[in-house]
Amino acid sequence: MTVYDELAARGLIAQVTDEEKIKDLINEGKAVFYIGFDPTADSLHVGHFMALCLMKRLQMAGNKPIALLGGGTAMVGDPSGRTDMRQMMTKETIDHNIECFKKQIGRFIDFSDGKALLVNNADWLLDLNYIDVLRRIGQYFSVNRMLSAECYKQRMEKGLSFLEFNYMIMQSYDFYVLFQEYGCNMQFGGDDQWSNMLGGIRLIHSKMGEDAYAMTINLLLNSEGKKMGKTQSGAVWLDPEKTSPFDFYQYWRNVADSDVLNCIRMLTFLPLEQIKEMEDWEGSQLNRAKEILAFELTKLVHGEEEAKKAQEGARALFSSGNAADMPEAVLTEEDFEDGSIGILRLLVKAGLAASNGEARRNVLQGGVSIDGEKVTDVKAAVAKDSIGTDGIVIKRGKKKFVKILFH
RNA sequence: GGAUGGAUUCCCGAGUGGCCAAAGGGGGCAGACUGUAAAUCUGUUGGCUUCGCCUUCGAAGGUUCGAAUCCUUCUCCAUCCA
Repeated sequence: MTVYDELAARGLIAQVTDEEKIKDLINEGKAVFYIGFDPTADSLHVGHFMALCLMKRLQMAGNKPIALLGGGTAMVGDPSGRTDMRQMMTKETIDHNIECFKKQIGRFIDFSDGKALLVNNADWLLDLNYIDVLRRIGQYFSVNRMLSAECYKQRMEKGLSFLEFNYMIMQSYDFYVLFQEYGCNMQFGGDDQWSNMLGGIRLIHSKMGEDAYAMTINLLLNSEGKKMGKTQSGAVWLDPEKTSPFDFYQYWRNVADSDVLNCIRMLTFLPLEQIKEMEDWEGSQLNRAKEILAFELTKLVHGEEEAKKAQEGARALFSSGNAADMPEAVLTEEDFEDGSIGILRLLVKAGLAASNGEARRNVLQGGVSIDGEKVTDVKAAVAKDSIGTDGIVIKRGKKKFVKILFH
């Protein structure tokens, strides 16, 4: 099976500019392609992860990836798919984020022996001269056409600043530069990038009379059409400091039935034949598929050891309510009053409740237990002495556990 | 620059002097049912030392016994005109 066919079979390909040509290029390892990552946060998230996987797949097939860090474009902000304006980021924040991205990308892509490149568009965007740019490339962009681009549609309702309007031009210019400097003939990205990518192709064609190609990958959506990889408290990060391997594992362990196979296909490297078998799984059997999904992804992102720990931890926790590896909260002497701590305060300390009121509600509604014993009295207290060397496990709701320790 | 409309709690959105910690929906949280799923049902959803008190309706002042609601100034946003 060719790379292209595999990508298609996994449901990754959304749009392509020239299917035959692109098949040809990537199947034969002749593509030099780039994917842009705007450093809008200090860690990559699941969306980036998909792009990195794509990079890896294509790299394994002999193509040369260029990871483009958007140190320059991040100064502008991509309006695609957004209803509100991005917050402006300071130069320092962007630089910091770039460093974080670099480290994480290096773990997925092999940059040795020039097998891949890492570039930063700040290197060519920051020093551009306004008039010079307008004269060189401004003439190739039709405002009419830009306005009709899908990515600006939503913003036509809410308002679009000139700053953001220029994002497409920046990205197009990137492609043009990479084409010239590195012979980069293809761009990949999320499907929301389609119009930005076409801008680049058009620019290259106009300026140089040469063809370049673009392909977008489907965004990972759940069955309700929402982007996956987001929780109530924010994105699911790849940085273990921001999203612990355990939480990462749990996120995938808890996806909806209707989304499991889709995720396995699009995100894991499991062979298609194996995935095909899972397609017949039904009902509670899908639980097994979720475990596989969670394990595979945790392994890819955090390594096999962490994945095993997360899996064992989760299994132990949900069967017996105790596990070696789970989030911990450490209490100190001053948390106690007369040798004990109130249950509400304890919940807040453990990070299981945002406020005393919330903790109170949780207790009142029967959602709190300590070492498997339900606590129903909001005035209940835990004695310092009862927290042995192993600590106690406090549980809020069905899935939130924290081990309380005392030093 | 001119005209008009607008800013309400996590989001959308009611409320136009006291009955407003603020309807309704969404989302979240907890419970029941389950498979650590979905759907459904129930409860809950500003904070606190919780039968009471404190802080919230863009910001700052003012009127009033009493303001999310009235007045003044300011900030921001949208639409139309230039």
